[in-house]
Amino acid sequence: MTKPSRSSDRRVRRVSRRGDTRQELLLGALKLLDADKSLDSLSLRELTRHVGIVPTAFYRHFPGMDELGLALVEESFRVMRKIFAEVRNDTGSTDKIIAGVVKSLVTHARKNRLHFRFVASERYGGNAGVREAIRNGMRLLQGELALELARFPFLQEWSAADLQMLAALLVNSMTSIAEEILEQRGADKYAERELMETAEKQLRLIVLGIPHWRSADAS
Amino acid sequence: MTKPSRSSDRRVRRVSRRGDTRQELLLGALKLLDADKSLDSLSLRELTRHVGIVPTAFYRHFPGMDELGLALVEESFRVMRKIFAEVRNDTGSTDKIIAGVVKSLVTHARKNRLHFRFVASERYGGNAGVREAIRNGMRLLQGELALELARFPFLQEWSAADLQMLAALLVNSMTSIAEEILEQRGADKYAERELMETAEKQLRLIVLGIPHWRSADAS
DNA sequence: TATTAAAGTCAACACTTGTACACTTATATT
DNA sequence: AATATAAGTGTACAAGTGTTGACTTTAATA
Repeated sequence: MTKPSRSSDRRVRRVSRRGDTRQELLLGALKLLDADKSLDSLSLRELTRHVGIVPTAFYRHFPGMDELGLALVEESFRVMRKIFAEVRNDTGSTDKIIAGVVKSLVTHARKNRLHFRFVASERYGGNAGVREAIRNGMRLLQGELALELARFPFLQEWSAADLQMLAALLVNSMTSIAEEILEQRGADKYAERELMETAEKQLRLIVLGIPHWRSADAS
Repeated sequence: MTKPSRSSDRRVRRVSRRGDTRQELLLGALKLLDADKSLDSLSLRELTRHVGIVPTAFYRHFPGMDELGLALVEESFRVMRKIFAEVRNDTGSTDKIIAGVVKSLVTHARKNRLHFRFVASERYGGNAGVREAIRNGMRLLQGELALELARFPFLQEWSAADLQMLAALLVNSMTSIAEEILEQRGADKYAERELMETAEKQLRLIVLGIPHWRSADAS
């Protein structure tokens, strides 16, 4: 009875999802990039050597290094989006929210160090396609943040353009913060605390200006 | 630049370069990096080929690529410092100053595209020594800006730490702006104008918060 | 159980790379 | 005019690179 008249049955449902080599390639690349390299100076052979397969086996998983790079971008932003989603649930005074955001940012940046660092170093570096993809990802995050900001009472009357402007400013600031965190590799607790306080201050300062904002949009 | 008219005799006629070869190496590297490369994927041979000398001649000017990188960082920040010096002479309303700053930033970023782009792409990329050097340069700029900020009447009472915090925020924002400018290579005047307006808004928003700042330094 | 497609191996290729060494040439100083 | 030094040349070599093509192995489905 395994022959229904559906002619479209020829679609092969092979779930050979054993392919963790692909994942190992991605992870291996991230690790090697975390040391002293950039994407386009990472050789295919070095990567496969590190992963433990023969060079040519690489092509079973990616057409080339560029595509691996794009896959890494995708993966990275999937991770980052989760952070933004988490932050959205924060409530309380703006100071509380800011403190929460910074803490969450630091935590996740440390936890997902490899992905963060990859994005940071490829954002304006080497490969043009990767750069473009990261750019898109950032725009997306910024858009989501703008949408989230629109819900705050004191931002109700802001124009869409101004919200995007604010979101961009916040994303840029948070990006800079994250990059600084990644740079101080040693687990210097004191320096980290100081960095977080500076970050909180910066965000608080930005927020302070909001009530006094008067747009000059339709000038 | 001075393409040698290599009408070769039997013997190779060497073209006198009187030590501008070093400059050509630096410039050539910047140009190649502006296309699709990062410093550690730029090969010595490719560079010398592009400049028009034989590979081994490179060593007459630099011990290795790393040192060339450091020289580029130095050169770049020498250029950037000039911009900051120029801005310091601005006077008038804060809005006027901000507009001037943004305009100046855009102008110089375009004019010194290669240096700006080099710094942007190597800031968090590849080579650790270069990264460190750029980090130092940035800290220096930030310090200078903080010093400059201290002169403003409405910042008289700010603590040194808060001034540094503000300077860092401003430098980061300006950096982001510069990087965006460099990214849009096409001379799309409309997009550029929009970008500048967003930048001005961001800086204005930051400044708006200043009068309402109350430090929690000595808590 | 047999088949089949994915995943991995091996050998080979034609290049490119960094650097050492011995040399030639140009320029500036004595 | 002689010479010392800085700058450029040529050759050579061992090591690393991306990619092809023809194979073998493995594991999931028919």
